[in-house]
Amino acid sequence: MRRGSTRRPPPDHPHPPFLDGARVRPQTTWGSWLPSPERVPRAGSPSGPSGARVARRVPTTTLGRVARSNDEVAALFQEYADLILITGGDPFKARAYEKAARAIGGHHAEVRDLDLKGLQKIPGVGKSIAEKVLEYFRGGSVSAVEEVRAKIPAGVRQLTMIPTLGPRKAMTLYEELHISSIDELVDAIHQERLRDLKGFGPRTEEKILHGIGLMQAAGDRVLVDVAMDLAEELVSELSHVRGCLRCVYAGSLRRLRETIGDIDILVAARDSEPVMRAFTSLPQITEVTAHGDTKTSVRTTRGLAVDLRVLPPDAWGAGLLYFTGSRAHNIRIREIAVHQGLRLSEYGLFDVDSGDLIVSETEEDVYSRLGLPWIPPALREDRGEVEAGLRGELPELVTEEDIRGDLHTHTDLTDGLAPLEEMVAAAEQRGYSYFAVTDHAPNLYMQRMTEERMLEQRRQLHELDRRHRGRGGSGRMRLLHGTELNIDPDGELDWPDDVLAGFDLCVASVHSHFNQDRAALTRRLVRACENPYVNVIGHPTTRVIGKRPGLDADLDAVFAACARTGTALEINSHPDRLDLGDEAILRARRYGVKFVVNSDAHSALHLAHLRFGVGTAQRGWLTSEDVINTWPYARLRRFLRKGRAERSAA
DNA sequence: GCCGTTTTCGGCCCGACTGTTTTCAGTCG
Repeated sequence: MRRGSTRRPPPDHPHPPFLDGARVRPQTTWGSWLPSPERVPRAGSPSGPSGARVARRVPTTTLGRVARSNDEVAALFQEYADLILITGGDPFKARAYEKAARAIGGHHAEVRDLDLKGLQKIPGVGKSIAEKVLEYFRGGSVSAVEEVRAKIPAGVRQLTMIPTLGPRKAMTLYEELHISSIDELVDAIHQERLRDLKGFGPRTEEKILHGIGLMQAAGDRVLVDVAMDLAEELVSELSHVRGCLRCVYAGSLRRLRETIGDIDILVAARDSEPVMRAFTSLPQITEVTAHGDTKTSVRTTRGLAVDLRVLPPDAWGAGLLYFTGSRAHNIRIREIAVHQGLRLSEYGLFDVDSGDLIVSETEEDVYSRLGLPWIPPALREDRGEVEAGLRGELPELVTEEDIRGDLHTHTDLTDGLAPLEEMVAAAEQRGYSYFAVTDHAPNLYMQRMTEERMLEQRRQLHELDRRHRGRGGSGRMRLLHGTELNIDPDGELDWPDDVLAGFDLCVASVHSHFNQDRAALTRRLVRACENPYVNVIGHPTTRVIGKRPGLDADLDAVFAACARTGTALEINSHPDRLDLGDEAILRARRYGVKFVVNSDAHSALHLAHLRFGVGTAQRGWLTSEDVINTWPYARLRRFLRKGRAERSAA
């Protein structure tokens, strides 16, 4: 990632610094963005908007990229797998489709470009599934999927998105009570109509309502990667419109919040009409909800709302500042303007008395005239950034370019998709100086890890490391052999100390028993920190955004233990997790804890998730000094060793 | 439906937890 020397984006940079055009992942989110037939794109279908999108390919640019055909196919097979389970079909068949969906989603080549043989080389894809992929790209649909779709309303699959409600219960609700939407389910529970169903009791009702509550608390928001994918597509397409001088996304997406309510896109143009026209005719747009000279609002095929605003080029900076927000940040800087006899709007900074425009062209101009340095979007939450800016004490935020390596990744030895060599090659391509492979350990029984398998992986990894070192030069990448240990309910780990001592680094994470009481959970995490071989606490709260709240542990006690023992806290970059989140990071950094931004990649493509972890780290005000995987290799190794030596002696 | 140093059939991630049951089904990781 060390592509450039810029420590900070230019003040009016059209994109966040971590916009590298890399693929993120198949669509996954919750709430309003639930599976429904129209949301699974159908290739080549002349009637469907998504089909049109597929037919009308737009060249990928450095600014963004179109959705991969792999994601469409992955979504289709995942839907098929769900429907098989709901209809009581062969669970092994469903699993086969699930596995194929994951493998296709994580496959490096576009499945659209593969023939039968090429498709069958993807692990988990045999003749039958390969033929369905071809059928999909030939005719825009797969007959087997259409058949099962015809039997089950899309809403029944929606029901399975509710935590604790699986395919069997969803089907029972549909068959017995004809329930096929979340609203109908809520009504039925309130009417106590579930009471007569076999397998449903009062606790079930309670849990379902709680699950729905979790989803609704997330509101109509989507995960950041889903919004980012769409925003990058739209920006890429609008950037090609004649008369479009600049085009960026703003709003909470530019601030890299973990969930996004709607997408704001800004265009600088002298004449708004051609841009508006091009926008409303984009294939991703299903409905125009408002249409004017400066603003157009639409709904997209993915259910997300998008606002496009066209600004005169000389008002760009003020407009970008205004539409990036947050609202609270804008209020703070407008107050500063008022105190100086100025008025700030999306059109510029004006003198209140004369009404004269003072500045508006760049964000930096506006901030500067108010006596502030340019404030990175990730900080604009009114969490003290304005005061820090006035004092000249804004942090020099960590950037994706600062990251020298990824310290939490998986291979197909456990639940990853890609073999060791492929992961290492992908890491090298990202320009890393070091890279750790951290497959699961034996206590996650489903992963079937054994000491023998682990040692064999270590042997292969050392061999690869020798090969990389042999190349010499500055491009060489060092490989670290690590593991992701499971912290059991007592805080114990998978392997005895003598085995742990053989690893270059150990990540330790909670994977089960989330409902222990607060004291037990706290003790459990603190014990893991105190283990001399544990270098990193992985996804520390174990939350899944919109689905599972974080552990009810005394996080302050855990942060203090991390600081005391030299254990780093992970910022897990997976968009479902982003764990620690920004607020917890802000708390943790006060203890002097070190952090590590990891992808937790289960395929080579997932390595690119790191951008979201870096965004979260920025929102937590972290500098590269705070983040151990920005450090040079030798310093990192000292951190990993030093902790052990000190704690072993203690 | 996939796959194979357990290979063309017969397994497939396996155990725990929860709530509803009274011996187990469903869900989850």
